[in-house]
Amino acid sequence: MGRPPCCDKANVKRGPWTAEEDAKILAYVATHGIGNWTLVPQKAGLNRCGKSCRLRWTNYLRPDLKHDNFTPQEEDCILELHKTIGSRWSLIAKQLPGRTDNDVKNYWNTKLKKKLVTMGVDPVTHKPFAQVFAEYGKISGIPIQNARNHIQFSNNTTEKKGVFMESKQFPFSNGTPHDKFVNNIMNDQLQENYIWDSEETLQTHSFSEVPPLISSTTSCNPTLYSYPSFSSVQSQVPSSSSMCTWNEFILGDSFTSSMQPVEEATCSSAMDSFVDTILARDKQILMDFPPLLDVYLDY
DNA sequence: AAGCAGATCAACCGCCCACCC
DNA sequence: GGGGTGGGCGGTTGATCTGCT
Repeated sequence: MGRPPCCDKANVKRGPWTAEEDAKILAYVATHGIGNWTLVPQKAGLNRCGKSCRLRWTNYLRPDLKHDNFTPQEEDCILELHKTIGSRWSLIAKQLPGRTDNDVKNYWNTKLKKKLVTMGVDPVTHKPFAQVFAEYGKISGIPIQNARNHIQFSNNTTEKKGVFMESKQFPFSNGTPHDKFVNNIMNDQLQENYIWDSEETLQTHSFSEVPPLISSTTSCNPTLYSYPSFSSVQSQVPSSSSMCTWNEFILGDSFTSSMQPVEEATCSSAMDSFVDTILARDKQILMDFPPLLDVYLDY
């Protein structure tokens, strides 16, 4: 049995708050202070869910809130804290006086995440995309060198070292301009960071180093560092002239292609290999440690 | 000027956890 | 100890705004 609803949702008002409703909450809090929010609608004369009242107060009406734009220092603080603790918005917001978790979350989702992508940095791991791909290849057992078998060299032999693959779509696109933009960056990162060295071995390029962190004097509590300014990094984003598809890159691997026919494979083959590797490792552990065979493992 | 697409952000949803009885 | 409840939290939605064609 699930938890009963906190209010009768069919009979409470929803949607944007009016100035009158705001005034009622402010008047109630001024008189009674913050207490049991489930009783607030009734006592304040509001036809709203108590939870909704609490949210309106904490995210908008609180007198200590800032409503102006985020400063560069606050931006640095969010970036560094997100890098350290992830999407713990309430913890991050606590380091930013006058900001709520909702503010920080919205700012991250609408601005900072896109900035990082534009800089070629994965907003989840805060590592360059190329490094993420390289590490993913290691985890899934995909030797990057094998991709070479399916790479077509340009007729121009002078391009042997450098740009070498033929185009164009990173597989996660649904066709929107934004996705195309991201895909271009993805493809450019692949192109920029996997080049043939003199032994014709595909290697990760030096881009796998995170842009050097610089000291920051933000108002953030922890000792923090900041990313280089967005404008300074933006110029490093390579131009769009990708030469190899990500599908080809994945499908070209002998490990994955041995598991299913190449023509039937999709990008999920890489995921399969990742899962299969884990399952195979588990089986090996169970073989090595027979007592564990008594343990029921539910996948 | 109108229509459209993308960006923004307030508000909601549902899960989780601590607290209380 | 356990069930009920309130509040906190992160993820998502949708209305509105903005800029472009």
